[in-house]
Amino acid sequence: MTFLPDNPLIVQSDRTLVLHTVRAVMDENGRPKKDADGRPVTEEHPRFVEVRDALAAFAELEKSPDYLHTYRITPVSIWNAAALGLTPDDIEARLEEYSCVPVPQNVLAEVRTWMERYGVLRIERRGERFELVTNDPDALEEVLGHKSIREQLDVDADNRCWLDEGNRGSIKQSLIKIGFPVDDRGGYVEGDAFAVPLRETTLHEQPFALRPYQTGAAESFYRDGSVVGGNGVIVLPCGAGKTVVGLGVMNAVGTKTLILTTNTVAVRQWRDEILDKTELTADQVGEYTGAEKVVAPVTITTYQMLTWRRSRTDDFEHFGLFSKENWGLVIYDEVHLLPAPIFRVTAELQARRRLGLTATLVREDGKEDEVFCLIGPKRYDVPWKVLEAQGFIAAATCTEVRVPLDGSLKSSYAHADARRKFRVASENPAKVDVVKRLIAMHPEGRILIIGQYIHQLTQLAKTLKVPLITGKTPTPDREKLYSAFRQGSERILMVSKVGNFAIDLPDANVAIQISGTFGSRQEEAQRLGRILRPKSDGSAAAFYAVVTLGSRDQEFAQKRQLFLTEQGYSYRIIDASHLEDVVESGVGA
DNA sequence: TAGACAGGAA
DNA sequence: TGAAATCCTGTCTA
Repeated sequence: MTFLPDNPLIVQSDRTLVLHTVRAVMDENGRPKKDADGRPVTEEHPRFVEVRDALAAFAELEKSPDYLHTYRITPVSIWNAAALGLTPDDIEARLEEYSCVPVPQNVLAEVRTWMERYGVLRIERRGERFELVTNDPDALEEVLGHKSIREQLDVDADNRCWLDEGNRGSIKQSLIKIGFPVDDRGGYVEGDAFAVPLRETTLHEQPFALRPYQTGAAESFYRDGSVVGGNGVIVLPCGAGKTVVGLGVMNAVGTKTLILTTNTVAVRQWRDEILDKTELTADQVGEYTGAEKVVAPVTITTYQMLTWRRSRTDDFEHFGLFSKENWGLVIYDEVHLLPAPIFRVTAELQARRRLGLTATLVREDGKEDEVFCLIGPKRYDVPWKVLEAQGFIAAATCTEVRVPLDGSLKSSYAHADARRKFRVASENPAKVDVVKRLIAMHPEGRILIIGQYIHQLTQLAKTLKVPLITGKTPTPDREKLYSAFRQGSERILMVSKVGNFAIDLPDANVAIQISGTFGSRQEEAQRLGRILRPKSDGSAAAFYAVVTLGSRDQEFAQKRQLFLTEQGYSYRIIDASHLEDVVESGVGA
C-alpha cells in the first residue's frame, strides 16, 4: 500500500478523521512560498472537495474550523451507509485512498464489526408471531445476556426467540442501544387500498411531473413487488419539494395515508399540494387539527395534536386517530423534530409503512438511533450542492461577519456567567451598524433579517424602521407583511424564531442572521433554505451570520455551520471593518 | 356559531 | 446552558 504524503486525510485510531482543507503552495525551488509579510501561502487542497463528498456517506462532520475539518465515524453513520448499500470494503478503500498516513487497523476492524452487525439479527414473520433470527449463535448469546432484552423475548426450548407485534418496536429500540440494529423483515399490514393518481397538469394549469431525483427518492422507498424498503427516511434540501416526494410515495403505495406535520400551516400546505397535484377531491383529504377534525382516506394532523393530553397523568386523547382508519402509510414530515411520545406510538406501529422526510437528519438531542430503528434507515439523500448544480436551488455564498464587543460591554461580558455570556455577545449593539452596512451593500436585495431575541429585534426594527414579525404578530398582520414583501413594497423584513417554522415566509435573496439558537445545525440550514429558491436571473443568494468576535456567540456559530459545511458550503469569514472590500470583490448581488 | 384570547404543556 | 414559538382546549363575547 502506498500512502501519498500529499493526501489530505488523517485517520486516527479514535475514529476521528481529520481533513486538510488547504495545503502550502511551493515556490519553484520546492520550498514553501511566502507572501510579502513572510507568511506561508496556501491554496485549497486539490482533493478536498472529492474527499469531503466521499466522507459524507459514512461519517459525520464534527468541527470545521478554517484549515482542519474533523469528522467522526459513529455506529449510526455506518449503519445508514450500510443501508444505502456501502460495504466495509468500500469504506476501507476510501480511507486508504485519501489518507496520508497508514489507516489504523482498529478503525477498519470497528467499521467492519458495526457494518456486519447491521442485519446480523433479523425479525421475520411466522404466522401471527415474529421470530428474532440470526445465523450467528454468538450474537444471539450476547443479546440474550442482556436482561432487559431477554425479558421482552419468549425463548422456547429450542432456543428460538419469539416476539409479538406489540413489542416489535421496543425490542428494536433495546437492541440498537447495545449496538445491534435489527433488519426488520416482518413485513407490513397492507392497509386499505386507496389510489392517489397524480395529475399531469395541476389545478393551477401548470405542467406537473416528478423531477428525476424525486422519482429516485420515491422509488428508493418503495418499489411495487420489492420486499426491500417500505420504511425509512428521505433527506432532501429545503425547497427541493419534499411534499412532492411524499405524493410520489403515496401514489406508489396506494393506500390510506396519515400525514404528521409540525404545525397547522404545514397541514394546510400539504392539503393544498395534494389537491393541486393529485386527482383527490377535497372530501378525500381531511384536516385533523384544533380547528377541524376530519378523518378522510388521506388525513393530515400535527405532532402536537397527537401528543396532547389534559394533564401529565392523563392519556393522549387523540391517539385513537391511528386506529380510526386502516392506514397503509404514515408520513412523518420534518422527521428530525419527532417528539419523544411519537417515538413511543411509532414503536407500536411497526407494521405500517413509514416514511420520514427531512432536510437535515441531525438531531441536537442525539436521538438519531431512535429515528434509525423506529422509522428506518436513510434511503435517499441528495446533497445540496448537487441540486444547486442542476439549478433546482440557487447558489449561495455564506459569510460570517465578526464584530468586536466594545469597551463597557467587554467587562459585562467578562463578568457574566456562562449562560449570560452567550446572550450578551448575541445582543452586541455593534451588530446594528454591520446590518446597516450590509443593507446598503444590497440596494436591490430582498432582505430577511433573522434573530432570536425579541428585545434585540424590536430595537433594531425601530432603528432601521423596518417591520418585524414575531410569534405575537397576529396571523392577518403577518399575511399583510408577507404579501407586501412578496410584491416588493417592503424590501426588508425582520423575523424572530417564527421564521424557523413559517413555511409561508416569502422568498428573499439576502438573509442576515443576527442571533440564533445555541448550536442548532438544522436551524442554520432552515435559514439558508429561505433564500435558495432559484432566482429568475440565475443570480446567487447571500447569507450573512453576524457574530461577536472571540465570544461564545462565535463558538456556537461554528457549531451551527457544521451541517452546511458538510454539504459543501464554505463560510467566508471577514472582520466587520473589511466588509465592503470583500463584498466588492465579488460576494454580493 | 365564529372569532378572540387565556392557560397549560413540552 | 435559555428564550421563544407552537399547539390544543375551553371560555367568553357578540
